[in-house]
Amino acid sequence: MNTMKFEKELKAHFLKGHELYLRHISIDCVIFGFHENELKVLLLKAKYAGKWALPGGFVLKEEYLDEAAKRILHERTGLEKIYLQQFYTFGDPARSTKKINQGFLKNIGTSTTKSWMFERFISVGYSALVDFTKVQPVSDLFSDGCEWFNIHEIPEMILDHQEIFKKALENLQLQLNFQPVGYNLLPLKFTMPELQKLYETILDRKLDRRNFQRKMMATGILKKLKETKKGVAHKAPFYYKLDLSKYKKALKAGMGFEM
Amino acid sequence: MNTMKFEKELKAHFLKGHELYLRHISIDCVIFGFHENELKVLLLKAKYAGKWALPGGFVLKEEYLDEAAKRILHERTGLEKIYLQQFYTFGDPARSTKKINQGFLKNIGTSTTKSWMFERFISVGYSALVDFTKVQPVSDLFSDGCEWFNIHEIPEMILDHQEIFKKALENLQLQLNFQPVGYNLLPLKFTMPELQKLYETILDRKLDRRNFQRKMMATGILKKLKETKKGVAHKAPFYYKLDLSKYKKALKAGMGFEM
DNA sequence: TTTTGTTGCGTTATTAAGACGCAATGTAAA
DNA sequence: TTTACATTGCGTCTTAATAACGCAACAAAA
Repeated sequence: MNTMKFEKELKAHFLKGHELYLRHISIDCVIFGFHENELKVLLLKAKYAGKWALPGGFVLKEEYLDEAAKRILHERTGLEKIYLQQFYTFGDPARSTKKINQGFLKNIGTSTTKSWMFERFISVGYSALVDFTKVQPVSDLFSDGCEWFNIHEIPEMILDHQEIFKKALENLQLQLNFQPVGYNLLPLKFTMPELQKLYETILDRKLDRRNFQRKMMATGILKKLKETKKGVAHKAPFYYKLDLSKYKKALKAGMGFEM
Repeated sequence: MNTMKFEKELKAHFLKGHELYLRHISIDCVIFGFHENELKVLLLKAKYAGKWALPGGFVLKEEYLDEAAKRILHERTGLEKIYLQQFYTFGDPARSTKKINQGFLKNIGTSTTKSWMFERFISVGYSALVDFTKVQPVSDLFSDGCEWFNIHEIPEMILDHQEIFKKALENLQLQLNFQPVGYNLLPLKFTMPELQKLYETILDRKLDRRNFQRKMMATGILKKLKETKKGVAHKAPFYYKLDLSKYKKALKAGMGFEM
């Protein structure tokens, strides 16, 4: 996008965005990915502020909340089908990007002091689990660049995004204990050690290799493939994949399993 | 409140409420109480609509979400300290009380067609656990009367309040499995059979009396009193109460117990 | 005093979780 | 080609938690 067009779009967003979007409502997404045995989060570099931010956006006047989150995620990752869920809503009265955004406008030569963007926002938090290898991150109007960060090396973030991220992580850890959501973070085919690493990383503790395998197979939603991983030193582990039909049945019956 | 004053207040709310409150944001509360071995929910009778509604309200421009929920709950129940938590945010674009509220205005002789109250609302759901015996329900501007309903005999409700209630109940059931929240629904002193009935009612299944008692005592947060329940046929059960200091310690350590 | 229904504490059986042993496997080094 | 090696896959054993059930003590009513 060239600079002229960008400035025009931005100006329109500040001055006329409230005709499209609901006032006071935003959505922030915590996008988790798993790569090289690390749990990562996708962040955007907020322009001018220098700090980082969670991918976010606004809700169209006639749009479902879930739809809005889906749209935002699609724009940032290019993915169509995403495992996505709402986890909490943040409503600190200090949640306003006024300071950040005023710098913005000054920079593009607008002296507007009034904008829906300067008002207080209630933000609905969504968390997403994506297959790292399938994502092609794209930054938005307000950012220049996006990057994956290890969850233990999160940079300074704007507003209460630190808190939002923390809550999303706690939510993920809690959930992993009772529902097999981990698969969403891996490619279609994965080995047992890979799955275990994922669990160990998210739960932040070691698990016994042999008990882990047994418990995973006991859920009955995994299908062992005949194919083994190639090009690996030492014994080649088998590939597994999610047995979708059994998975759906288990969800209906209310799968209960604990790590 | 006399009729004149009521009409004036209501009119002001429709025409000038947006100067006080955030637009598009509301709060709905699912208030649970336990009485005569039944789990109940406090509902308001929506004026003119004929249907029932969850107690709700709006968020002041400089108010925390949690504060707003607390305020709303205080107004409806008279209680100061309430066990309260956010559980989900509802954002169906059809969430508008336009139809309901237009009947309202017509009835008080105002022909306004524009009001912040007619717009779409995103509603943040809060669930509250209260001591039934301490509550004195008070209805609000939009209702004439409030009543406790058994959770299995919920009347027809406005908008998506049925869905909100359902989600709150699921949330409560899920939580009761892992955290000892039940005490909030009982008086300070309670017997073991009373506590068990509460659990059985919420979880909707029978529990073994003897195993239940053992498990409850194993949490270490109950204190057995020397006093027994009087005036009861057959053997008198002991009273128990929550040991607050141990409860707080357990919360910090991250109490994990399962039903 | 006897009957009755419930409570409180106990025991036993069943199941799940956790800890560990060892042979099988496939690559890399000898 | 053979050997060494780190890892995998399946198995056993131990321990802890859960569920199922027995029975005497108790307080009010008959």
